[in-house]
Amino acid sequence: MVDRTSGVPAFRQVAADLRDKISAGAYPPGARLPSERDLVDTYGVSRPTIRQAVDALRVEGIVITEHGRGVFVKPTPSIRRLSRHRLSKEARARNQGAFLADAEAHGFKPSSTVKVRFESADDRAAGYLAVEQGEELTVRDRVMRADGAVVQLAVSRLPRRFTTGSAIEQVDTGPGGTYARLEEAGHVLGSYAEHVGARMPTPDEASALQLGQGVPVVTVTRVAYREDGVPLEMNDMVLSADRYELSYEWAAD
Amino acid sequence: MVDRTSGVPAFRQVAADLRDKISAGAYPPGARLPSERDLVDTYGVSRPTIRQAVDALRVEGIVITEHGRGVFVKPTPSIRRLSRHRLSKEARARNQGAFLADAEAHGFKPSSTVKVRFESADDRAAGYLAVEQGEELTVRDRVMRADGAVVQLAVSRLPRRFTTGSAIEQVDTGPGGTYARLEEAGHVLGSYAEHVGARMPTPDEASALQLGQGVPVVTVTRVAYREDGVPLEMNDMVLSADRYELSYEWAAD
DNA sequence: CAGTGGTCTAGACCACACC
DNA sequence: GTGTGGTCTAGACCACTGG
Repeated sequence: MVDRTSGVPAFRQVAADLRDKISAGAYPPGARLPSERDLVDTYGVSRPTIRQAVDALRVEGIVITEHGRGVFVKPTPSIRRLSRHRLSKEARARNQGAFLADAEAHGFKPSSTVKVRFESADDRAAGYLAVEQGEELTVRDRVMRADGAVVQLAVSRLPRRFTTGSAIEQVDTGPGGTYARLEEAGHVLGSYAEHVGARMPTPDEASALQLGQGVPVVTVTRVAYREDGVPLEMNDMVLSADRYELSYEWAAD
Repeated sequence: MVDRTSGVPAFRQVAADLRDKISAGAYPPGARLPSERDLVDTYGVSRPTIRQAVDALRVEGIVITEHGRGVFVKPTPSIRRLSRHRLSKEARARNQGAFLADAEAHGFKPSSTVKVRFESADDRAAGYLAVEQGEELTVRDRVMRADGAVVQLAVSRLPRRFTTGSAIEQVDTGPGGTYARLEEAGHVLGSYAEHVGARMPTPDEASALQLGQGVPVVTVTRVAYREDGVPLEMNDMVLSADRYELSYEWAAD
């Protein structure tokens, strides 16, 4: 039952009580909570109030709701760790690029859909690629799948003057992928930078990545630089935060 | 007006329409949306339905609501970039550790509150620190502020056998911080690893970090290794995703 | 004060899952 | 069918903001 004198909204009291019971183990991962109509009786509030409480737990990512079945404690999914070593030259030599290297290491069956297009550089792209706004870019839109499920969206952008005449402007870039083609054209890779953030997904991303309720996305912008420091490529990646963790290692000093 | 024959729930149609208008610039960042009661007239649905639509935009992080004032398009906050160079020995020599180095670089006034306690290693800590479960750990709980506002929560754990007798078990670790004290005790730092993820905040984190509605947190677990590869410290950090971006750079191959 | 969002009620009907 | 969550209504009162 809720305390109507405390000043704390009823739906928050219900949410807090359910949250406590879940973390205490009264409802273990995968367990079904009592039905919303049962909770109405338990707490003595109306159904919309119960739904408001359940919604709060849903956006926190603690529970998921399944139409016609019930409300369930969200099972903790397994986390796949992506290491920066996925970009080594050795890995490139063996296959078609970073994503396939990861697939091989983890034993899932990769596939991807690619669309190539051209656009002019906006403010942000111009900044990362150190080109003038409006310069023509080659854009590769990729949807990557593991065993059929979409796991990553990636948009790669390169100044078109680095890609004319190469397979980078084709759907299939050939063995070693984009980076191998760049090196063949005399652009030797010198360094990488990755900028990592997180945000809530757009509805499009949520459905494409089959994101669970209350799951943010991790965004990674990778910039590849030539040996002389000239930016060659920027790659905007979007990953499901409950399935991926990014790892970086470096020597002290 | 909503289309009652399309099968798409009314609140989703309203949310999609508002979302489109916002991204088209009809409501620029910071602008106030029409009041919920005006939207009731505009779309011809009840107020709870309008509220459901606004709630959806809120958890997407597109708008914020302010009691008694209105619904506003969320302004895009400035992003602070944290580079891995914040851990260089040079930076340590100058001040009291990683957070203060970052503060100095960005010109804000840092402060932090520290609590020291001891606990036995759980499953996860034992894994990262390569110790037996139950081994005694020194735990430093830090709340970091920039110009008074909480910007980061950090929990640092070290096997206690590396810290007995050192200032690491004191609130004030002295110049150069924990890492400087470890090196003085003969534990020369060899490398770091950071594991980066994201999730929705707990209610405690949301209030401590003064998180906006619909803003996830970025979690970073940093492990510091001795030259011989023995883990010395793990540091669990929680950051507001709309205020921070993490940057990592490395040489190709 | 008027206008705003925040909370809550007591229903109703629908769509989906499972027996 | 029965039970589940999903959606929606037409109100009500409260708490906060700002003139």
